[in-house]
Parts: sequence; C-alpha cells; structure tokens
Amino acid sequence: MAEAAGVSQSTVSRALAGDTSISEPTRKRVIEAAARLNYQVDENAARLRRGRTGTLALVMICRPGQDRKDLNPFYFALLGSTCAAASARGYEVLVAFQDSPENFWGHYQERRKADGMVVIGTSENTAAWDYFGKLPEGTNWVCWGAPSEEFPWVRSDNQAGAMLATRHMLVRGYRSIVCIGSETSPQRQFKERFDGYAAAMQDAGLEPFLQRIERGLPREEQGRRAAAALIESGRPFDGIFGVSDEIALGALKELTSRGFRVPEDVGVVGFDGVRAGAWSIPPLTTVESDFEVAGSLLVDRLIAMIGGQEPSSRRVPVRLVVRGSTRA
Amino acid sequence: MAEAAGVSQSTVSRALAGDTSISEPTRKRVIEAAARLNYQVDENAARLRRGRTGTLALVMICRPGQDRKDLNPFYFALLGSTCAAASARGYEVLVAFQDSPENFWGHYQERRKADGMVVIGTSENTAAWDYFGKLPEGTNWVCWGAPSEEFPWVRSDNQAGAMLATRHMLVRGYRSIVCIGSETSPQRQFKERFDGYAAAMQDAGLEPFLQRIERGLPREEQGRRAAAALIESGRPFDGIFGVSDEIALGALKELTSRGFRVPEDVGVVGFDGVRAGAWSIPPLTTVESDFEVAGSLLVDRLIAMIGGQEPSSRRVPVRLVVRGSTRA
DNA sequence: TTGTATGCGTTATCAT
DNA sequence: ATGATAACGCATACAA
Repeated sequence: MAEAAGVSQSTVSRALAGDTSISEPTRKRVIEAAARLNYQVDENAARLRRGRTGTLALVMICRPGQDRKDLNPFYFALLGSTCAAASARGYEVLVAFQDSPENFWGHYQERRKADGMVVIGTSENTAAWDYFGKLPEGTNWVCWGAPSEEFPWVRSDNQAGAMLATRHMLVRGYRSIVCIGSETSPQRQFKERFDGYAAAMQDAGLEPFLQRIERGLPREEQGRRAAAALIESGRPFDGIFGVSDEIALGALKELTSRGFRVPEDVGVVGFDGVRAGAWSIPPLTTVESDFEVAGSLLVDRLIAMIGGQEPSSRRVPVRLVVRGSTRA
Repeated sequence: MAEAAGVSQSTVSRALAGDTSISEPTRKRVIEAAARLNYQVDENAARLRRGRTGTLALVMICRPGQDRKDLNPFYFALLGSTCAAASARGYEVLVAFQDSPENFWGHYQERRKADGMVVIGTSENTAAWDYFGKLPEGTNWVCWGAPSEEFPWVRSDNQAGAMLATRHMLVRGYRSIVCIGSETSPQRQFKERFDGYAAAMQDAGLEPFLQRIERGLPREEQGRRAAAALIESGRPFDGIFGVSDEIALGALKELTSRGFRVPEDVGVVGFDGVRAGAWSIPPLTTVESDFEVAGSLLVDRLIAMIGGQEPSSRRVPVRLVVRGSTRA
C-alpha cells in the first residue's frame, strides 16, 4: 500500500487519519491508491496501538427463557436509539443479549473490546443486576432498569409522568381515581409512578388509593385481576391509572367485559406507550418516554464517565399520549 | 502478568487458550494470577495476530427518517435471535443501524472489524440494496429482505405459508377468497405469498383473485383502501387473505366499520405475526415465521460462506396462528 | 512441557 | 512535510 502510493507507511497513516501536516497533493495520491486497492485501515492494529477501542458494549438483559418477541418494544426502541446515539458520537456498538448466570459477562474493558458498557434490562432479572453490580472498580457503565439506586442509572421521569396522567384525568372530570400497581415491586419505577399519582391526587385534595397487583403473574393478568378485585370490593371509582400499559390494558379488558363503559363510566390511563395500546378498544391513553432522549442520555453519561467528566442528566422526559380511554 | 505467574509470556498465552501441552499445575498458577490481577486477554492484539476477528457485523436497514419504534417487531425479534445464534456459535455481533446513503457502510472485513455481515432490511430501501449489492467481490454477507434474487438471501417460506393460510380458510368453509396484495411490489415476498394463495385456490378448483394495493401508502391504509375498493366493486367475497398483517388489519377495520361481521360474514387472514394482530377485534389469524430459525439460518449461512463451505438451507419455516378472524 | 524469538499493521515519537 | 523507528500485546513456529 505504501509503495503503491510512493510514500512511506507513516505518511499513509497520517494521510488517512486526516493529519494536517500532510500536503494536499500527497493526501490525494494516498486516498486514490487506497481506493484503487480497496485498502482500509486494520482496526485491530489501530486499536492495539491507540489503546482506545471507540466501541461501546450494549448488554440487553432478558428474562431467562423469555421469548424474545415478547420483549417490551420499548426496549427494542431503546436498543435502536442507543446504537444510533453512539454512532452519532463516533462510537460503534457491540451488542450482547444475556439472560442467565452462565452467560453474564461484562469484561469488555479488560479485554479491550469496548471502552464502556450500557446495560439495559428489567429489574426482574435480579441475578443479572447482582452480577453487574459486582464488576471491578473502574468499570465504565450506565444502566437502564436496575433496581438499585447505587448503580449509575438513567431512567424515565416516572413521577412527572404519573402526575401528568393523573392531572389529565382530573381535568377530564374523573374524581375517584385508583392506582393499580405496587409500591414494593423491584420495579422501582412502579413506586415512583405511584408517588406521582399520589402527589397529584393530594394536590387536588383527593385521597389516593392503591389497588395492589398480585406477584408473579403476567402483567396483563395482574391488571385484570386487580380490576376484578377493585370492582368486587365495592369501592366506588371512576378512573384507573395503571402503572404500566400492560396492567392498564388488562384492567381495561376486565372493565369492558363486565359492562363498564370506557371512557364514559371509567377513564383508564397507562404508562409506557406500548404499541398494543394503540390497538385496544378503546385505544389507551398513556404516558410515553422519549426513547430517543433515553438512548442519548445513556450514551452521553457513559462517554462522560469514560472521559472522567461530570455526567449529564439522568432523567428522561415523558409526554402524555391522549387516546380514547379518557373522555374528551 | 507473566512474571506474576512466574512463567514466560508464551506460557501464559497457551495456558489461557487451553493449550493441551501445558501442565495442570502451571495452568492453575497462571489462571490464579490472572484472577488476582483481573487480567484478560487483549482482543485487539489477539486478533491482529490471528487475522480472524470472531465477530459478525449486523446491519439493520431502516427507512430513512422512520421512527425506530415503528419498525416491524419481527425485525427486532430477528435482530435478537441473530445475536443469540451468533453468540451460540462463538461469534460476537457488531450492530449498526443504517438508513441513508450518508451512512451506508459495509467494509467490515477490510477493516477487520468482522469476518462477515448480516444485512437485515425491508426491500423498500432500494438505495441500501444498491449499495450493498455493489460491495467488493469476496465480501461475506447474507441478507434478509432484499428485493434481488442475486443476493445471498434467507427468507420465509412465503409460498408454503400462503398455502397454509388459504387452505385454512377453505377448510373453514370460505370459498370466495380474495387476496389483497401485489405481484409487482419490490417486496418479493408479496409475490410469493400471492403465488401460494393462487396455487391453493387452484388446487381447490377455485379462481384466485388479486385486489391490488395502491403504492406509496402506509400498509394499513393500503389494506383499508383495497378492502373499500373490493366492496365497492360489487364482487362477491367471503374471505380475505392479506399479504401482510398490517394490510390485513387495515382491511379488517374497513370491513367492520362497514358492518361486515368477522369472522361470520367474512374471514380474514394475515401474514407476519405482528403483535398488534393479537389485539385487534377480532384477533387476527395469521402466518408467522419462526424468527429463531431465521436468525440461525442467517448466521449459519454466513459462517459457511466465511469458511468457504456449502451453505445450508435458505427458507425459514412458517406456521399458522389461528385466532378469531376466521370462524371455527 | 516450557522458553525464545518473530511479526501481525498500526500510531506516535523523533528525526530530517 | 515526510521518513525511519519503536512500541502496542498477543499467538505461534521453532528450539530446548
């Protein structure tokens, strides 16, 4: 390659790296020769020399044995936006799906495969968070969905979103609004969402009420059963705030199957903005995180950490998506 | 590291690589020292030396400007299963999302970033396929969704799936079954699905009929309009086979909004197994590809190509998912 | 079974 | 503005 361009190997390296000390004619000759020979810099050699990899690892934690197709679409969107954000900042992304102790692995830095790591998962896979929490000091990583406050996290502004949802229902004239969810779930966000709901209710001089979900069931079933329990308890209500869309959709199904009219008799609002919500009858009003901002924030924080700088924000903004399950 | 274990650097290398010529006591000492120092092999140096990268690139082609959340969930599932399959065969995956000529890039081999490439996309992004089709000779790659027969593709067994769908409707007593789709779309699969439908109809002694979709609209709108046109044409029908779920869902909406009862008056079947189909009213009967097999096949073909071996199969099996849009 | 020596293709330092 | 040269950390051929 060097001789094809009639220059030394160092000149080739500099020309291709955009070093300003190389004259334009020389650079042009080098670039032409490279095109002719279909030459490209060997990344491994370059990285070996530089010490930096220019790559971020992205670990997706799934539930063991979970059908990947059932993964919440938000996570896939987040995967995509994280890749895009990394790419926009000049990083490549090495993606790994990990689901159980046999394949948990986070030594990307030691192996110089990546400069840092984004870990995305639901808080349910506690074994995974145990593993990643114990990685050696000096590991650069940021996570989405971890149950622990100790980890370097980025997450939705759950409380603001829940307040948004609750206030929306209040404005639309619903008064006896019940929250279906949990304050003790490892899903920390559920607690934050309940808190937001409770704050909005109290601001309006109303009493918050939590209808608890049963543990260990699919989300939709949890919502369905909680709604059934609520109805059977005889407690009057005209609004339901589900701490996740799947829970809200389950509640919605239970309500309509029992003859409640939504949104006339009861308003329902969820949280997450899953696709299925747009297809339910009526379509579900919900709160959605901006997954593009989420990806950017994850990448920005990670890059800051790698560079030893001050990290940026860690809360992802949310917005209300008004559909048909709350009256106009 | 070598001196910490009291052996030479080559012994360290061999011990960690599992070379059988190393005695157990020595290996043990090396491994202990590595654990103590949190030492891991530098992948860049190893690859530079070996020449192989042990990595596959996965390029996801999206529509320019498309909201990543609107990407068909099947593609995300395929992304996941491809990563999983690669990982099961000892490869890592470097993921890139590419959507327009400014960021098309496929020189992973030249840069020794990967040994080969899986390209996944919809046939609509013709600029992308132009780009990848022109990559230099010797590029190892396999694709999903390309419009050209010339490329090394893996795809669903569309014809068999369409026959499955059509025969299912015939068995359930529908006779005047119309296909909503196209034989000329760049989506090659649409043609294959129409062919399968037509074959099944002819086998049953019935006349196939294609209600063409209009170009350039969102799929659901295409389905909706085609159904409207079909109804207005006065042609009698009691069954609709949509060449994609989104098209079928659009048709389903149009039918019910016009007072047709599904599945009593008209049966509807789609193709793809998208999530939204499970939530429609009634839920959509459909044909689903096994995305796990798809990921495996892509990876297997690619690895075979890298090794210069005979490629394996290229057709992914499909199965019928009976839901509520066809009568019992 | 282990050690010695070499080179993979870069980037960076020091000359010129 | 460019060339010569020295690492970077490993895997492997060869020697012992």
